[in-house]
Formats: sequence, C-alpha cells, structure tokens
Amino acid sequence: MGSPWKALSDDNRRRILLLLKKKEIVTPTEIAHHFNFTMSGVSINLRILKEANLITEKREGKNKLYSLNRTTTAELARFFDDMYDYKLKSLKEYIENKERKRK
Amino acid sequence: MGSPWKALSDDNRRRILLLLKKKEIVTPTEIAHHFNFTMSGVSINLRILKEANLITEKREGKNKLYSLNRTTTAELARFFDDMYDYKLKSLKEYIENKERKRK
DNA sequence: TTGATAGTTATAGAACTATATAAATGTTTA
DNA sequence: TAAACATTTATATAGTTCTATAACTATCAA
Repeated sequence: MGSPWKALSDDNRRRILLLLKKKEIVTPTEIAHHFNFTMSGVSINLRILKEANLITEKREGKNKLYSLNRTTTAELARFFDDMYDYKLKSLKEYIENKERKRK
Repeated sequence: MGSPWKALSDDNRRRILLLLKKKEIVTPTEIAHHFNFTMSGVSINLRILKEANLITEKREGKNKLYSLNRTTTAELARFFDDMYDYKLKSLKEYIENKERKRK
C-alpha cells in the first residue's frame, strides 16, 4: 500500500481527485483530455492514487472507470485529529456555517 | 510559501509535528535527541515545516522554540472539504461526540 | 484474425528530496 | 573579547519522483 501522503503531495494528482469528486466516475482518457495530460502520465498517477487507496478502479468493456474511495481519508483525518483536535472544532464551526448557508 | 502537502509528505516531519503537538513547545536539540536525528536534519525539516506555515518559531536566548501553528490547516482542511464534504460531516459528528465526552 | 480503441508498462533523463559531514552564524556568559 | 553552546547553512551524494516517448497488452467488433 502506497503512502496517501505521497499521493496527495502532487498537484496534478490532487486535481485528478477533485475532478473525480465532481464527475463521480471518469476514464483515464477523459482525465487526459480534461487536463491535457499524456495517457501514460494519467495512468501512472491513477496507479499511485489507487495504491494509496484514494480511488477505486473497475473495468467496463474497453474502458476503465475510476472513482473516489470515500472511506480512506479516515487515515488522513486521524492525523489531523491527532494534530489539531481543537482545530477541528473550528473546522466544525466552518462546516456548520456552510450547512447554514446551504439551507 | 512552501507547499504544506510536500511538507506533510515526509514521515519524519509528521513525527516532528506530532511531537510538537504533544509537548507544545520544543527546541531543535530536544527533537534531535528524541528521534535521534542529526541537528542539521532537524533544522532543515523545521525550515520546511515553517515555510509551509505549519509551525511557528521564536527565539529565546540561545534557543529557538518551535510550536504548532494551529491556524494553517484551514488550507488543507479546505481540500478535504472540497473532496470529501460528506466525510467532514461525519468528522463533525465525531468531534461532537468527543466534546460530549470531554464534559 | 485483423484493426481499432483504451490503457499500461518500460526506459531514460531532468528535477527534486533527504541526509550526512563540515563550516559558519548567532547568543550568552565569563 | 574569547569560549561555549545552540542552531543554521553549504556542499556533496544517494535516492526518489516526474514526465515524455515508445513499446506493449487487453478488449471489442468486423
């Protein structure tokens, strides 16, 4: 299992994650077009994200479909909690404000 | 300003952060002893953490004192929020439980 | 089976990162 | 000021990461 910290430390990989968040499910080709990346570059970065358990992959015919793994962040969240537990309180307020606005 | 993602991607730097969390305030010498790091190694990693705004530094006589910057994580938290907003909601519940226990 | 499409792996070079040793800087105290 | 202590910077080196090009593999459809 690769380090999620290393996986997240690259700008392009974080951009890919945000795209996956937005589109729910995406093929490597779509990612390559969207950001103007080479296919091999996309493929490698998807592998790194997959090995860090940040995304999941499935094949559908010719295509591979990638989507966010929404459970893994617990590991990262735990670090932030260990680190900044009182900070998470202000994060909580931030989330609450956001929720208020949403309504 | 250095990237907090790069700063966090190194195991030793995260260990230093956790130590800072625990001890509140620490000198480079203490860190070096605690983990058996060289002074120069500690110094460089502290610089990287400082440039990423994850810690703050002050001088007190001969010593330099380092402590967690408890406000910066907002930047990182925002990414997690963009990414995993529903996740942060559960994090919020988790924090609330924690607060309840504290009382 | 062949061709077309989708994606991955191999390889190599450039850029970056980590770490150790040694030299240099800043601060205090005698 | 000189000596001692605390820390940082310089330099070199080993290792890692990123990215591009080219070669390879997998799936489908004719």
